Amino acid sequence: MCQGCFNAPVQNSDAMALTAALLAAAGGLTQRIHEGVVARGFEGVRPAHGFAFARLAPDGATVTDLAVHLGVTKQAASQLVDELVGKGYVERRPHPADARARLVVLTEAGRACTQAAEEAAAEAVGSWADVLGEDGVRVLADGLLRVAPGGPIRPAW
Amino acid sequence: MCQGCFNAPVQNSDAMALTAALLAAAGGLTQRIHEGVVARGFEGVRPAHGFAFARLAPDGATVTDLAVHLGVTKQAASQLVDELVGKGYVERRPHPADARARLVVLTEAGRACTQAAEEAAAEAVGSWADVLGEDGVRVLADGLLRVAPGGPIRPAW
DNA sequence: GACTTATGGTCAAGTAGCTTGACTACCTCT
DNA sequence: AGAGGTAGTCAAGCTACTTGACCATAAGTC
Repeated sequence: MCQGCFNAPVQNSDAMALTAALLAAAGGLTQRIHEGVVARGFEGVRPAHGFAFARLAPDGATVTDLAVHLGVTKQAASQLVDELVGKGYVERRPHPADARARLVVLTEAGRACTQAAEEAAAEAVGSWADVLGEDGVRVLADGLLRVAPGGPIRPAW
Repeated sequence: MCQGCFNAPVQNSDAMALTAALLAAAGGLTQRIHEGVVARGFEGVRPAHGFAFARLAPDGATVTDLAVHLGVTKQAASQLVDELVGKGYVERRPHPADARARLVVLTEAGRACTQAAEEAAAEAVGSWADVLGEDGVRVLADGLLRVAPGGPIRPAW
């Protein structure tokens, strides 16, 4: 097992370089998506909002669901929802099955913003395909999904 | 419902999935490295410090260099250096060629911590090799370096 | 050499996004 | 019914960052 955890590890400096490259790629992509969203006319949104949208997209979610998805406390998630309500991107509805809970759903503006984010993401990733080729991007994405299946979305430092 | 009826935003959701996977991988790796560093007995350090160490490692650097490298203001970088000085990991020396500047260099403890971080990083990446194989990791790293050559290290949201 | 502008660094104050703690309303299990 | 767990919010506090002001030195111009 563990073919080379200790005996033939990847060079240390390689490991650090990989980490830096991962952060750079993730950060750069996030930034470009954000810029694309802003360029499409949605202001006052942060990248974190986009990841919230992704969780809310299909059928809405509760504040607690959001908190788990984003890796923050439910208080923080609730504040984020407050902010999005204020900007008109989401609204709180009574939960159909639990009177304690409230279902947070996207408004029409929220759906539009979500679509803008998806377009911007596709555009940014598309520019990667110019460098790596379609297959290269697929290999990259596949590898990442295998090493970080359900990892924390939120940057941890 | 006909799940093929959407007008082909499949590419879009792929792009979002890739972004999420990148963030998850970067965040997870960073977190594991940090845990490894703490496990080796270095407390009171944050992941950001590790990236500062990486910049300081060869011959030291100025506060402004650090700020650029980390993607923060020089005030923030200066505060980070204050913190590291307080913990004994770095020290400020007069700059040999510029009386305005000060050269921030690693202390012995700082070098030990840097090495611990490299070990932890190699260990974390090694566990990826168990999943992807050594070649898989190499392909991943290579691809990332090509799409994000000098991207921002700091998570931008 | 004197003058002007740019650069390295710090001090001080303010801020955004998060945390912990305390609380209410409601659900669930026995 | 009662006990304990869960969803959500309010309030206060913290931390890592920011902007703005400032000084000392360097570099360019005359």
